[in-house]
Amino acid sequence: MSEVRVRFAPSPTGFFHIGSARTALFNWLYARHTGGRFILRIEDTDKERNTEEALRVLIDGMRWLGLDWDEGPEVGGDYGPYFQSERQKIYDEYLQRLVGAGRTYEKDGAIWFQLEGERYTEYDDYKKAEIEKVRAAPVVIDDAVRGRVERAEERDFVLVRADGSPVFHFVNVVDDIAMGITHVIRGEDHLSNTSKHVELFRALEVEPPIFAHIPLILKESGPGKMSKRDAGALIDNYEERGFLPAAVRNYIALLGWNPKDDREKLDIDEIIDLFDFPGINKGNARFDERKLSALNAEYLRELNLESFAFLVRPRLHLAGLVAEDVDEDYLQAVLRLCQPKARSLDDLAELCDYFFSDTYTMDAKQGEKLEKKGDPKALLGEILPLLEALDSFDAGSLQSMLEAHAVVKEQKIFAYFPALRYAVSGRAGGPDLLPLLAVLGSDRVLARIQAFIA
RNA sequence: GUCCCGUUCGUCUAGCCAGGUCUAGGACACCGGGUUUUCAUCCCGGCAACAGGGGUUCGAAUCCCCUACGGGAUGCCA
Repeated sequence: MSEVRVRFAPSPTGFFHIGSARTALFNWLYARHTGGRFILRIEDTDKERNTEEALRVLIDGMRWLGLDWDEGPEVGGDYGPYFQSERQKIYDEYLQRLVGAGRTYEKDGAIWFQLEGERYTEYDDYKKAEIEKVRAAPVVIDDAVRGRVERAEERDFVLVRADGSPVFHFVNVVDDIAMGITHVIRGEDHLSNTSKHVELFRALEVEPPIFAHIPLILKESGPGKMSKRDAGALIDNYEERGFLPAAVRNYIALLGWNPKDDREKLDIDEIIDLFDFPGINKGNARFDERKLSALNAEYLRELNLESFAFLVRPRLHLAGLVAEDVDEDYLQAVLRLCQPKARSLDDLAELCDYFFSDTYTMDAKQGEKLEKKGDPKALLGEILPLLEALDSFDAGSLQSMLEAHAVVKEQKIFAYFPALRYAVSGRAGGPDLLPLLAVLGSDRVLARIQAFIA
């Protein structure tokens, strides 16, 4: 059998949304699974959009998700050009074949495709008009996901607009033929269009590819499929918010596909290995950002400290917390404490700002709570001189010092913890206190306690 | 309106093709408990579904039909 050739054929609209990304991913996975080729073809026939910038969004999004293409923009290939705007000659050629076969006619300045079959007119309730229909033989496809699907096309359709530009259905089929596409993996919204496409394949005397129509991603709440405007729909948004591409990729792979066992967190090689049409669901899937976040948090926790620091540094810099030349040892010491607490990269700056700045906010509510339980200033007043006298400011020394003091006061060591934490961080939760103090260092800790007591 | 596709916990899904092992499994979310100085993590437990009706069968989540509901298509958009 010849090599598998699949394609992702987006139109650069300036958005790269999660549904497109999932279609791209499924095509990519199938190519990688079968050892075939993944082709990126740009359907940029709409001249009005800023294709340069829009293309960037698409390409950046693909790269971010790690979906590399074997043929297409920036990499070339033997079946180019890979922009529809540059393939006019090819469309003309194929159009001539249809004209030669007597399957076209002109009407209102446009070129139409003529179906074969008995013609009749009928009132169409949707069009609210009397229109010509054709009793064409039903097209039967053996869809790799949905099985046998039969549908008859009943109206002629436009191939080339009055302004001379070819329409989607036509160029799509021509390009798939010219590029030797063997499998068309696309959203279910194209299932009804497939009868048009198969009619064209037949008229051009080409065996149609194998179709695999994948379920749609429905919006998180409300009716309908996900669109650009829905929350969480855009891929670049996840990049901005500090989601890990591996997590996003893993999550969208699970939207409409699953490995048939109970595993959900899978690395990409496993997904490639397991991915195939029988694992694809028929029913549409509803997007759930909480599940994505949970998966992302899981990936985040598994990162080694160096990688984690690498990802976090620019975000802290952006938040104005660290300089470009931040001390790497200090940064890593902080992150060693904060990484286990992080649920996303996005909230990390908030989580650990007090390590880098003295202008962190004091949580007033927690302050009140603390007051009710005891006198934090008095407690801190007791241990401040001891802290000042400490010659080694590490977790072990802090612990022995506090324990010794607690014994004298007939207290538990933990009696001092909440006040200490609040004074140095302004909040009630966070990393383990003693290591936190050690990393923060005696200068900062003492200054903050003094300020708190004053 | 017509045509096409679908329907298992709130959500993603396993099971369906090859009917019995399903008192329907896992995950997210939620709720409780444990661990922890705290928060997060982690561990334990709980909640919760075969859309409805008819068949076929000794037996149906699984096969067939109908209905309902959901989604899509019906553009000189892609």
